[in-house]
Parts: sequence; structure tokens; C-alpha cells
Amino acid sequence: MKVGLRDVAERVGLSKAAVSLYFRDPKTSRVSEESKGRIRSAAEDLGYRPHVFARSLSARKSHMIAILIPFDLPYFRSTYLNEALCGIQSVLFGRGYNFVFIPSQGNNSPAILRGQLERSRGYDGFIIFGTRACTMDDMRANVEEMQKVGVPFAVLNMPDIGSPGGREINQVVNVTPREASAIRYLLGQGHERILLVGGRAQAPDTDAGIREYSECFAERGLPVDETLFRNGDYEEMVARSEILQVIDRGVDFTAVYCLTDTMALGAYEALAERGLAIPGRVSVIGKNDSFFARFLSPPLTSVRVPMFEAGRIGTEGLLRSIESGEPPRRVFLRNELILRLSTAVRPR
Amino acid sequence: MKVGLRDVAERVGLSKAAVSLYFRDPKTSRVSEESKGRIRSAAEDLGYRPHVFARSLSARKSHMIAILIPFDLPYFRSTYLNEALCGIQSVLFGRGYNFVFIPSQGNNSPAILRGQLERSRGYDGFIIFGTRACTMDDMRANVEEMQKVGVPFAVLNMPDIGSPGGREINQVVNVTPREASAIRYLLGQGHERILLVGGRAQAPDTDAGIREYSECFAERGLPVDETLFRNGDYEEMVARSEILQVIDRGVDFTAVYCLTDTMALGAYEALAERGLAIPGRVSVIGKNDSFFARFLSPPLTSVRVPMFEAGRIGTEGLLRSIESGEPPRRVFLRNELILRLSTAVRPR
DNA sequence: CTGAAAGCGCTTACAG
DNA sequence: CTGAAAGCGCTTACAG
Repeated sequence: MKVGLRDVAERVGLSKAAVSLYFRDPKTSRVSEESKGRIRSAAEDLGYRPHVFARSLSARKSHMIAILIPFDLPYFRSTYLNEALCGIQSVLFGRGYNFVFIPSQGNNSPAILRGQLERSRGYDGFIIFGTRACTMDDMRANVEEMQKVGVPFAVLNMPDIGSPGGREINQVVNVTPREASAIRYLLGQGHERILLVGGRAQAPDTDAGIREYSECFAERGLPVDETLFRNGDYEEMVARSEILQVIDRGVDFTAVYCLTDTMALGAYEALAERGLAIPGRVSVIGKNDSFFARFLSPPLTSVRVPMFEAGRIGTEGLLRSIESGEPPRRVFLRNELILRLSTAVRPR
Repeated sequence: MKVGLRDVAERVGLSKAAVSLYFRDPKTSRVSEESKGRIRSAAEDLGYRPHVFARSLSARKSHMIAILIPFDLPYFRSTYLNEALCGIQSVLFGRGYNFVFIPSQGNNSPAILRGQLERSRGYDGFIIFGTRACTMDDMRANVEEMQKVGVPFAVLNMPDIGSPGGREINQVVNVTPREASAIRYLLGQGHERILLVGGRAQAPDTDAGIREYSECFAERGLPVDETLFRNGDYEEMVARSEILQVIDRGVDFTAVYCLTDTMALGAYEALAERGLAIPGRVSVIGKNDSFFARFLSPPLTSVRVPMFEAGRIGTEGLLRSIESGEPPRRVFLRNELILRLSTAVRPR
């Protein structure tokens, strides 16, 4: 039933080595053309399929990359991840690599990662993907764990983690240049009371949003009112109720910047429920430039984060480290502000 | 540098077998508690990580499921696939299985699948996912290929493929019951001129749409006007221009049923461009009940296809086949019509 | 251009 | 409760 290399070799009267050579590279010159033909048809007849793991084990090369997502939820709903995966897939498949997802169980990110790493010796490399459940400390711990194990890896969807222990890592960092800053844009439109809807307290993206906010306000010499910082837990419904609360308490604001488009959806709902027109009364900006942003009414202005490119570039760096042993490098990718109709100059 | 089972065994002065036993099941009673403690700390000290492929090879069990998508494009943009993956992930991770994606190259679906199968001996099972690029014949060929190789597999996102060669297969089929039929609903609202926007000619979902259409019309004794069948190639822009053409030729219709929500987006645009109000002048129904359906204006009525459940159930069937050798089975899952504001009774 | 042999790092009967 | 040995199905020097 199970047919192996040996069976093919016996059938054609050659050594296993010859048959192996042929399957590793059918164009090899180390096997005569005549033998090749006989191997081919014998393999066909017998229904021979090389065993992936046997090959990986003896070749010490698996052509498999493990994607590590230390997050215990259905993560294929994340548009960030899916775009990145498209980029990852495009380079991996083009170069004959598989990719695999390792179980993530529990709720402690570094612990999940450690579990994943323990069950993954043999993969050629790793891609770790930052998640909303990670604090900056978690992420740093995760990266240090990877360094300790000493496997090639690349880091996506995390804030700049620098070079822990003085060792550079393969990382793609998404940065917001001046001209892509939602806050700076809103200030330029005359808004000064801007509601910031972050994800989760301590989450790196939330912190980065607060930092951007504070810097832009400082530049203009404007004071920051921290009562305008709210967290929407990345959920439409949470963002909605937070914003409703702000409105109902009589807090004054003329613009909202939500750190995901999903939360911007919540803003649309809350504002509609209280009869506040977008952008007539309140301007709204989202982040991620999701597929649906342009179909909302009004179409949503959003900060585009190029995750496809991040996936592609991170994977290319990883393969370089694996195949040519090149040193890891950090790449910065610029976000972009996509202007649509949800923003206007501040109403007087 | 590379530390193996042997190193741990030597360090603690036990046999490899004892250490292996411990790692396979730390609760085993075949190793004394005292030995366990020493193994644990030696492994920790040495940084031992079991080798996945060595284990898989000798245990003849990999705990890996390969997802086969014979489609050569960035498929993580498909909401169908992503929902199914969430379902697949939920059961696989819960039971300690990894899942892996195999390169798909070329444009001929059965050929891609054959290539994927050739490079995948060793996986415990397979999930094949139907794609828009497959005709019904392709899909049947794919399934027969799987049967020929004789590996456990499950089929998702394909029309009912029956039991080829009289052998039942693990398949989850999404069916549209009477009460979920968009066409029947529109007829009930008085519409008789209904534009059907399919995906690609010959594609199974397009054929199924036409079949549903014809059956519903036949039931009412109404004639079918095939000039109302158009294909939008699953693309918003293609759907849009097809619908613009229909309008500009003066063809009369009061409703549109698009076989994906994305194409319904195109319908929204085309109708807006020609000043035809939804649903005042034309009713629109989409399919898939995508995330964004309820944020359109008007919110889109859509046929929900429960892909998460399909992924979950298909994977459970696959694991049953693998682990308890139970016979494959076909499961039917009912679509559901989610009514929103894009439909109304036919205008007079 | 080809073959015999060792080895990749584990697990699995089997014997004790 | 534990050990010695064979084997999973390949690849890789090495020798010819």
C-alpha cells in the first residue's frame, strides 16, 4: 500500500540514491535520461509520492515557515492579518515554501509563543505577528524568546522593537509620516477638540496614537485634554457606546479619530443616533483603509496601512536570512492618509 | 548547538526511550516521578525542543492538516475562505493539530491540486476548498484524485458532489432552502423582471443561481428571460459595468440579485450613477452577508452562507475519519436570507 | 553517471 | 518501571 523510494528503485533496478536524485531535481545530470524515463513511469505506476517529513528530516531543510500568532481567537477575521498573509503567500509560494499555523492556546501571549516554539523545531523560519492582546513588554519578551532559541524569524505588525540585546532583527515597521497623520490633518482643518478612540489601554497601537496626538498638539502649542482619550477595545459596539457616553456627558468635540475602521463604524452609529451629521457637525477618520471604508456614507477618510507590502517585504527578508544568511534588517513602511468625505473644516 | 533527545537522555542517565515517553505524555506512569523531574530540568537547561518531523516520521502521525486551495491568487482576501478558516482553526487548534498551506501555481485547477498532493505525503488529512476558478468538472476531477490517492479529506465550498464512484465523502454542502431564496422572495414582493448577476459562466455557483431562478419562475408559471442573466466575474467593477449596460440598453427590471455582496456593491454604484433609487426603483439582494452589508446605504439584504460552521463541521468530520476511522459523511447547511432595507415591493 | 552505507531525530514493539 | 535495537523514508557524502 505505502510505496516508498525503495519500491521505485527496486522496480527500475537502480539504487535509492539515483531515484532520490531524480526527485530532488528532475533535471539533474547525475541520472541518465534513459533512467529518468523509467523512474518517471515506475513512480507513476506505483503512485509514488515522496514523504515530506522524511525528506525534511534528512535534508535538514523543510521549506516550511511557521506563522506564530500568539493570540487565542479566530484571527482570520483580522483584515490586517489577511492582507499580510496575501503578501506572505505571494513570496513563499513563488519560492516553493509552505506555511503553517501552530495552535495557540491560553491567554498569556509570551506563554503562547513559548508553547508554539516548543512544538516547532524543524521549520526553516518563523514569522511572528503582533496582536492586539500584546503589550509592548509582551512583544519584547516574544522577540527575545525567538532570539534565545536562535531561529531565523521576521516580525510583522508590531511597533519598532529596535535591536534587542544589540542584535538587529528582521522587522517591518509601519510608520505614520507627518503628511499621513490624521491628527495633524484635523488640526489643519481647524479642529481642536478631537476625540481619540484607541483600542485597549497599554496596547502599543493605542500608545502610539496618544503619542502622535500629543506631538501634533504640542507642535501647535495646544493643550491636550485627556478626557478626550477613550478606548473602544477594537470593537464597533464598544466604540459606539464610548462615544455615546462622551456625547451624553456634554463633552465638546468636532472630530473623532478611531484607531481602526471597525471602531469608526461605531462612531458612525453613535453620531447618527444623536443626530450629529458627518462631516457637517463631526469629522471622522478611521485607520486601516478597510475594504468597506469607501462604501460607507459618507465614505470614510482612513489611514492606509500597507500590510500586503509588509508581509511581502518581511518574508523576503526572512528568506534572505535563511538562504543566504544575510543579516536581519529593519524596514520602515509609510502609512498614507486616504481622504474621502467624512472630514470637513471645523464648523463654526 | 543542536540538542536532541539523546543529549537529554545522556545528561540524566536514562535511555532515549524513557525521555521520549516523557515528552509524548508528561503524565505517563511509565517513567518515575523522580526521573521526570530530572528530564524536565535537563531539557530546560539544554534548551531541548523535540523535532516535529522526526516525531512525525517515526510516529506515522503528523498532527498536520493540509489545506488545498487549487487557486493561484491571494486567496486570503476571500471572506468565504476566511470565515471557513476560523471554523477550521477552532476545531484543529482545540485538538492539537497544525494546518498548512501548500503552494498553488499555474492556472489549471486539477493540475494545481495534483501538484499539491504530490508534495504532501505525510499529512494526516486534507481539506479542499472549492474556488471560483473551478468548473463542476474540475471539482469532480479534484475529488476523484483525492480518492485515488486514498487519503482522508473533507470538501468545503463546493456544490454537492455526491459520492463519486459510489464512495461517500466528507463534504459540507451549503444549500438554499425555499425560505432563503432571494429569487422567491423577490417574486413574492411582486418583482417579475429580476436581473441575475452571476460570477463566471459555467462556475457551479452561477449554475446554481440560474437553476434557482428557473425553478422559482417555473413554480409561478412565469417565463424566464435569459437576457436578464449577466456575469460579473465576482468583481465589483465588472458587475457595475454589466448593469450599466443593461440599463443603457433600456432593458426593464425592478430587482437585482447578485451572487456575491461585492458584486452588489457594483450594483449600488451603477444604480446610483443612473439615478435609480434603492429600493424605491430597484431592489437589490447580495450573497454572503459580508461584514459590510449592514453598513451600506441602504443596508443590503443578503443571503448568509454559514462558512464558519461549514469549516467547523467539515473539520470535525475529517478528524473523525482520521482518528476513529468513521465513514465520511455529507452534511447540508442551510443558507439564510437576511432582510435589510435594500428590498421593497415592486414599484408600480 | 551510479551504488552501498551512514545518518537525520525520533517512536515503537519487545524483552526484562 | 526501563533499556537496547530496529525502523520511519528519505538525503548525503563518499567511493568508484
